[in-house]
Amino acid sequence: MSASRVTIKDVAKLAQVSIATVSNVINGTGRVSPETQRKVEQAIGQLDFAPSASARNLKDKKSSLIAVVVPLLEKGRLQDNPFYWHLVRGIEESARGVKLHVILVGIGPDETFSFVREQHLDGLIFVGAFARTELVESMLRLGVPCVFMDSLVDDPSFYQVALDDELGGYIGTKHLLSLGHERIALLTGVLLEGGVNYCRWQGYRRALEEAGVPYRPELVYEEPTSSLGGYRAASRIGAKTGGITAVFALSDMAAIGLVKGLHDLGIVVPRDISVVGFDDDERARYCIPALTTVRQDIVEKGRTAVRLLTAQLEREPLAERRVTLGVELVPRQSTAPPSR
Amino acid sequence: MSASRVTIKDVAKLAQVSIATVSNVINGTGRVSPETQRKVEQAIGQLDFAPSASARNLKDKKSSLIAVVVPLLEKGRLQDNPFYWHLVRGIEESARGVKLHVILVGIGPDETFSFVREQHLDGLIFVGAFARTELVESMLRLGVPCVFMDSLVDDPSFYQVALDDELGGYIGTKHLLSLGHERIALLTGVLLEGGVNYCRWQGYRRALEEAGVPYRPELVYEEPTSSLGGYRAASRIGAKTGGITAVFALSDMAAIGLVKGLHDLGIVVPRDISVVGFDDDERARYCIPALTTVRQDIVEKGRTAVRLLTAQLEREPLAERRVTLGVELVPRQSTAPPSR
DNA sequence: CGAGAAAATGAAAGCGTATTCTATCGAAGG
DNA sequence: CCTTCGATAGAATACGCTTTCATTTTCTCG
Repeated sequence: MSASRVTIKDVAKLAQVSIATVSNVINGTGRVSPETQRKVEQAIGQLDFAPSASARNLKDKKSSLIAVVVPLLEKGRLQDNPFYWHLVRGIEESARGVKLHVILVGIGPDETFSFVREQHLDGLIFVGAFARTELVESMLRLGVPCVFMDSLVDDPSFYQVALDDELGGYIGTKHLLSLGHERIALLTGVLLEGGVNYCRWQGYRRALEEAGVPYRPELVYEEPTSSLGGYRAASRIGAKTGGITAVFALSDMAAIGLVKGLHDLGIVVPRDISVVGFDDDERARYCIPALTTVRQDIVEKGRTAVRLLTAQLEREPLAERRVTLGVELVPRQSTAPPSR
Repeated sequence: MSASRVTIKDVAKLAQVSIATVSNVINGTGRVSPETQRKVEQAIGQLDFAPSASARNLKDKKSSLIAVVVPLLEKGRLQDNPFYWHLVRGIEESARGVKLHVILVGIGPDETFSFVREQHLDGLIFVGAFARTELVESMLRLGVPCVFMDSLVDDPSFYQVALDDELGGYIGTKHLLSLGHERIALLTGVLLEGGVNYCRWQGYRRALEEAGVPYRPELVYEEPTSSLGGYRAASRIGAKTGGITAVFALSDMAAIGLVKGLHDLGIVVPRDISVVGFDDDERARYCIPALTTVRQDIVEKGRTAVRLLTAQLEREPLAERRVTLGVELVPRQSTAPPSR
């Protein structure tokens, strides 16, 4: 079978030095003469030695591991929004740059976070609205660096990366208003106070108010954030009775489903109804018609989270613990002035 | 600051037993009287003790960690195909079920795999065509269980999960043939011998051959597997000169870009040109027109990979080390008989 | 050339767990 | 009542590394 693991001892023996010296060479600590260094390095190369992370972690109480914690849907399923891939790859790319590995973990409503302590995780990135406040608090109490993304918390002592959701809601709505729309429906996921949809909804209201257009609660459609949710909402939104001429969907997924649903009903976008999405998912550009949307840079969001994490790991004081990323309206073909 | 870590010693002291007994209680090993067990469990609960994975790993030379290894694009970027999310979540969901954690790692063309040994990884899932054969071989030599997904290797001793790509290529093409198309273009990513596109291409050829339609190399368009790649191919494919009436795109991403590109050229799908995609990405259903495509279950692919991995970890002999998942044609609205 | 300083190296002690081996205790058997 | 055995509990050790501290070697300069 495979020979037993090569240890620092084997290296020391081969290089005819002590294990402490080998350790020093590896970590660049202490003082080592160039000649010894060379000998050791050669021995390492020859034996193809790789220091055991477990042993090192045991000593240092670190792990070079950070976890991306994503809330689970029903039945232990992870969110199926491919959006998450961009987030995760942004995180992985940055983490790799600072020699951290990323472990992906779905967390259910009644699971324990014991693995965090078991694994000596160096940090956590919580994605999405976390209701499990007791758990989160216990993490913070343990002194494990945490970053919250799109979270509900409003505590300035928390490290957070968020999007200027209110502004996003505002500019999307404003775009439709400036085209001349007044009966603008809002297609949103669940409106949880403090959550992303909630903030966007606030921006929607602000835009309406500024334009002197009355806010009508009956134009707010709360549906699951998915293409299917959007598709299903189409029939209700498209009903002539509402007189709706534009819809602001708070995710591209929902917007795409909506457009499809409207299309299947014979309602043409943007001629009959204008649609604005949110995210600027890659597919938005390739829709027919191409989707006007509010752009956010998800990969950048992931990178920012890692930056906030490493700032904590390295005890860098940060001017602002909460980073709010910008949004941008991307006008395409799914919006047009209302037809008379 | 936070009190120093709770160890098994503290538990032992509180429960007034030895650490060995505590260890036995935790792992269900040895023989422990019910009363002692209760005492220990209470102490664990009281101290909120979580055993150190590092220490355990050091002892056991395990880590309960598996890595999903994804080849990097240029500049350390991870693949941006959201497709990967479904794969990764399939893996995570299954891994969680068997108490394994998933670490995501992008691997570049000249990076070393040292982290695999450093972290004592229990297993690896290689995704995509891996050219780094030396590295892979060194992993196998180390005895680290590996599973290859969509790989180039054709060695039956390797654990692999693949798709019946040849059949996928066949049924997609056959569908178009049966509608009456003859000049069927193939829009593919890079054709690497043994790779997924290559197999699908073989299926395409077989279908043509069976139908007595001559294979024309000039109808094969090798473009990057992306929406942009598809979009760019549109002008060449749509040129009247080719007389192309149908296109089989080997990914939904490319198909969607293609449809958009054709649309922008005033070419209507499926009236002027039929399009078939591959994957059955969620978005395929919500396209306008909804995309006919060859369906594969990516989440299942991830689950299967974990199954193959755990089979190795538990030394279960497996009848077949290579699992080939099926494909299925999903007819939708992007295909129709050719117009005269 | 020798004393003291600086540089290089090595010995040893943990880090927190699993595990083997020994010791103890109570009960069953003679 | 003593022996023997099974059931439990505990002491000791190893896992591979980092790190402090002491020790040895080399260098510098009076």
